Amino acid sequence: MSGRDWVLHVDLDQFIAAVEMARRPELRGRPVVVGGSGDPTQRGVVATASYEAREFGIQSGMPLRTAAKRCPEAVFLPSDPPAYQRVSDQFMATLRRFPVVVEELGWDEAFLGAHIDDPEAMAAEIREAVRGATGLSCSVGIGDNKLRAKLATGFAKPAGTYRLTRDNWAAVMAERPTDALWGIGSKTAKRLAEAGLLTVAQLARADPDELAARLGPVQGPWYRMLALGAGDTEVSGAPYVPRSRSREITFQHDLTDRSEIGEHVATLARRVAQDVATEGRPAQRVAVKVRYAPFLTQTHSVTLPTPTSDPAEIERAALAVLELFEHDRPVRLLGVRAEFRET
DNA sequence: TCTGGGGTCCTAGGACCC
DNA sequence: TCTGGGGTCCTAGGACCC
Repeated sequence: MSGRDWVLHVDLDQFIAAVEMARRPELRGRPVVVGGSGDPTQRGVVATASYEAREFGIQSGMPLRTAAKRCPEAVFLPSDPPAYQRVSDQFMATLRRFPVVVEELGWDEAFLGAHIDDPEAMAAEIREAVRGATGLSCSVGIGDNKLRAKLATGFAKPAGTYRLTRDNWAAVMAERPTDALWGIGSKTAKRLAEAGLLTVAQLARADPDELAARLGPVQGPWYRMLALGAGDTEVSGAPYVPRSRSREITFQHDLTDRSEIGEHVATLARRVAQDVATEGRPAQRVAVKVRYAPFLTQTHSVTLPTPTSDPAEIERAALAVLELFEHDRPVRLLGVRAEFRET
């Protein structure tokens, strides 16, 4: 068999905003912001902003209130997860028509493992097929491992293809800040900067032992490997096996009434129990999360005496865990999580 | 910047056991 | 008994990602 192994990363452009614009063409070309209830005066954050909205400095994760200040004329829409799931299913089915292994990575992106001669040609075919099936544009990163393919997609956007391999890694990445790497965020970038490591090239040259001492025995040396462009080459087609299922809710107004808090936890626990039943594996642990005003978050959890899928037992466990909290402050968020046994 | 909801993985301390 | 060292489980928190 000719060809060599490639990892392709395919990512839909401005996914959620694009789904909304596809069904409401009059929104095309306008700044569109999707998130929360769609009411920018309420608590909530931006799920996706259209490219036009991004021109105003609006980004994913930004509070809707802030987005409205930056662009009052933007169109604000509520999030509609079932609609996005339907498009996601079409997208993944389209990818699976190609002679590749598909590993899903969320709603709007996937890694493809392919043994081919011409990855750019396949990328072009994929972009065409995805547009035909969903009406949406996507971008394709081509790499010799997952890290490089994923980062390549960032350079491919929008509606393009980019190849990032061992051959051009240093030329493309060396002078970029460390948080350009997938897996290094603002906190780690700051800690690295305190060690004098600002760029990818500096991190690649750093002493692994010193990184281990500063950032943890596994994490420290791993960050250096990221800077060298090292990554997983194995694309897995195995079905996704969740480690946990959770439900949480942020209240529009903080809760102070103890019995009201208990009722919400019971409701969340029953929804989690439904998800556990759907999963078909018993829960091993139950955790409760409480976010107090202004933004202090605590969790408590228990290992169940016996793993169970029984809704009454999961609810009882969640309410018992709730007793471990102090209940001395207004509550802005409650969450319940069930964890499954490993492997 | 007054900060959603759903996940994953790593770290670290203490308990407990041999 | 002034007390070693390793392994494993439990729990809480942090960082990151989409």
